[in-house]
Amino acid sequence: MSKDQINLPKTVFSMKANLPAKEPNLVKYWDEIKLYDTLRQKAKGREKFILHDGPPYANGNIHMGTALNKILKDIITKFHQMNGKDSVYVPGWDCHGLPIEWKIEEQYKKNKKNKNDVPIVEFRKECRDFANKWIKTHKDQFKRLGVIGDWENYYSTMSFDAEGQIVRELGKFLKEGSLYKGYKPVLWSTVEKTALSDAEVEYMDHESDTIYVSFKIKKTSIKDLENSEVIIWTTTPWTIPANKALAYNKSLDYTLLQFNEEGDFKNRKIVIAKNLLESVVKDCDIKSYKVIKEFSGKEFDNTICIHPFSKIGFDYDVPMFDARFVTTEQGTGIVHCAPSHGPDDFNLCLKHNIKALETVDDDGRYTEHIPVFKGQHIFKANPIVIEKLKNEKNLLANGKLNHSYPHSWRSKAPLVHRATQQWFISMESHGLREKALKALDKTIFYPSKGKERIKSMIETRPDWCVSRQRVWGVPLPIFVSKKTNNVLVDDEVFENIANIYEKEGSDCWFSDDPQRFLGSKYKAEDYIKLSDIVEVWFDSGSTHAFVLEKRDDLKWPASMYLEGSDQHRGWFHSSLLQSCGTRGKAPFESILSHGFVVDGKGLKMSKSAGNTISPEEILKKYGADILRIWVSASNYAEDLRIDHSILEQHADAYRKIRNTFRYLLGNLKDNHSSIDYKKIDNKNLPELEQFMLHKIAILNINFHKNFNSYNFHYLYKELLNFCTVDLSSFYFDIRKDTLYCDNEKSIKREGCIKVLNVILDCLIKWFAPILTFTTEEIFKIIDKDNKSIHLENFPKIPEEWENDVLAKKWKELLQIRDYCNVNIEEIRAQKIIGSSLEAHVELELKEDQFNRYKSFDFAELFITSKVDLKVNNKNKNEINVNTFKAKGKKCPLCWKISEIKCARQNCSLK
RNA sequence: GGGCCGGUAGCUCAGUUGGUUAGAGCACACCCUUGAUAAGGGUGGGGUCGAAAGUUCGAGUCUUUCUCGGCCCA
Repeated sequence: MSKDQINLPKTVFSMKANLPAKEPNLVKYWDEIKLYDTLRQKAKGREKFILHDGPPYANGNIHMGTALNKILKDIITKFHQMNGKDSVYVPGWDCHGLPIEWKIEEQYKKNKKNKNDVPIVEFRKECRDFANKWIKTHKDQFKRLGVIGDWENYYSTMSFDAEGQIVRELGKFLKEGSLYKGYKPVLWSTVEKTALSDAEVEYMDHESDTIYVSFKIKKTSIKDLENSEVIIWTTTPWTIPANKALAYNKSLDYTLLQFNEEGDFKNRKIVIAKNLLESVVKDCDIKSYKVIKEFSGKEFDNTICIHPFSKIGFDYDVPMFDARFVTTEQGTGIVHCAPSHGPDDFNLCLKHNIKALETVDDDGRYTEHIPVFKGQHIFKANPIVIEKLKNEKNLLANGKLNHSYPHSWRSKAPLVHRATQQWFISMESHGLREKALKALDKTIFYPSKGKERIKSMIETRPDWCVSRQRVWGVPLPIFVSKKTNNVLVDDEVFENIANIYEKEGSDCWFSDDPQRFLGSKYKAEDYIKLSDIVEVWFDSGSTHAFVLEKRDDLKWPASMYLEGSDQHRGWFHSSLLQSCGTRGKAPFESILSHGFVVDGKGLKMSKSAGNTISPEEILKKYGADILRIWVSASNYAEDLRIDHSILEQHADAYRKIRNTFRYLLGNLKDNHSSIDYKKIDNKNLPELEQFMLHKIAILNINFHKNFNSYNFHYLYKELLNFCTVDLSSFYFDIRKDTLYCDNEKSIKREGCIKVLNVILDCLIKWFAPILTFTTEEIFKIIDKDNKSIHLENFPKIPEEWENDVLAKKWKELLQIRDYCNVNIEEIRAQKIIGSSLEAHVELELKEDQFNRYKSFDFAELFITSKVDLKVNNKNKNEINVNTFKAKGKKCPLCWKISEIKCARQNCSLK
């Protein structure tokens, strides 16, 4: 019997995928057919779904985290598009900021060029070119992942219109009055009279003066603490005149002790941390004391002290605050805080509404804010401070300490933390914190735990410092009056600056006559023009203003922001604050956050650990569709593990899916006919086909449920299980007989073909957002009229296909099948039979089952040659199975074994 | 060090309000098939639910402690 008498599958769809070679051609194809533009035309007028792209920093090749992020965005965008929305995706890049400045400075160093000799405008141009170069690289890398978006009209934070709009946004804060001038400590060199960045600091040994200072308690809720003093220890005596607060740690225990010995402290009571008692006693050479009381740091709540110089001009309260940075490593367990001279001090004080002042000038001399010491250089102040503390009888002890201390790498001079003028957006003055928290309540979070995470950050964050003393960024559009010291607030000026930037970018701020920005209303000579730039989080936090609002193809607010979970403190956070400050509402309706990519063991990837894996090597070895499966199959709410064995596993799953498609295409001979589902007369199809349509109806419901809740790993798993369990090992296996051996015109075969068409149609669409390349490869085979699977919509499944009565029946039939398979396997193990078609099954059912299924074709279900059906007379409540080797001859056509000629048309059995 | 989140078969994931013997797919082993063939089918093994203590008639599920990991902060 030759094989051409049967209908074997035939398709051009190869079993071997060879994705790394094929995929780049499809990327080119999508460019050629202008897929993105076509999508927009097709979806014109539909409801919009806007996933607003969080801009990656235009620097370096993409890594796994970026790939994950972009693929997830693309999957969601495609889902909404196929679900009937106009799902617009405009990618963007974050371009300003320090990392790029550093890169350019590094290049200068290599070429022995001095940054200070280069005009700012020229330096900025190099930064711009650098960012542009990486945008181009990223773009190609993202496209290679199968991401469809408006690659031609992407946005960037350094575009002229972005720079212009950022000025307008800042103008809104200035006008409102929530953007204010304040002071914040930075590392400062009094020699070079400049702030230094981390990279310019080197740590060297340095000998410091150390002092133990007493602060008298003025108000306390602990009775025993009345008339006692707390002791602090510091290595910078010169900061004592700038002291504004004290810090304790509520989780530490403290000791109150009384001096017995002669001297300044005779009979005085002091407080230090219990664990530091021994070291303080030793360090201060205390000979005789007694412990009066021990208590928890919690009890310091609401304690207020007075300054050790209160009698000589420092007459103000010094409150005590709880702070986690207070430890028992050194000192006394109580830390003195000068908000102008340390980041911890600054943040703690800011949190309690004590603002830092300019206490030291550029040269290192105390300013008029410091009584008594004004004009004194801080590096010469230590002996004076010590002397005065002694005079005031508030110096418990002093000494020297050799420790590691920051120095300027150029002058080698020791550095200090010094409060410099900065610009802040207030969280309180105009209710920004409250507005932001309210906006979060209206935002949907995927996963839901994200809401609490960002809320707790907003609740406790200090005012937003938006100024930076760098050059690669948008200049703060601030003029300060020389006469009044007030900031110039005038919409006309802001608008003028914005318009100029929109035409030529913001470089001109550094090179042009200030009068140009002021217009004719004000005189340049009356104002000081600031040279600070805006911190980059304000840039990217403003994308909603210069992208979502400005572009006609988008909408405000965005439907979704989607980023890694670190962006709760990053872009989600800055966008929220920016938008609530300027518009009173969040720029997003929902936020989806994903975890981090970690290695196969759950450890973070790092070059030094050698456990990294790059998108590039995955694309080369497996292809983008495998990477996209990895994204879909993983639970993004947590960290996502990846290594070669995990990818290998997904590649195996891919092969199963691919073979499912191959079977469908083969049996349809690559001729897929689109079917109007409503016209399928499903009640007249064979029951097995009806059952399959029921399965599709259920799968469709779950598909949409999982998609709407963005549970892609459930969705993917159900699709995969459908392919392997319902199709490959069940429906396809049973229907091979019909498809291969039945007459092409037989009603049964035609019904099956119809269902195969439906399955192919559904699967290719359901898989399209995930298997972006493979589904397109298939679509090109089966549909010559339309250009891309990605232009299609999800199928609409008629409700009538769902048939619970039938499903219940088949559930039982499948249980019977499982039961029989065990028995068949036993006979096979005894080498009585090989293939299941060699089996003759005697099936004894329970009585009620027998009555229900006496006319059911069990041989077809079991794929055996014969099934005899009886009632189990021995035990009417049990199924019993006996399998034998079927008697007769094997039909050369359908391979069934029979003692009579089989019903097949061309059966040659006699 | 602090805040938040997580740890269920080799892997990816399920496990309603605490309730039979903890599930699925893949992988693995064995067998069958050779008309989906570098495919397909069948059967099967595999888990101290991160650890310990507690609450309870009963804990993967609740509480505490510890441990490991991740993000953010310091």
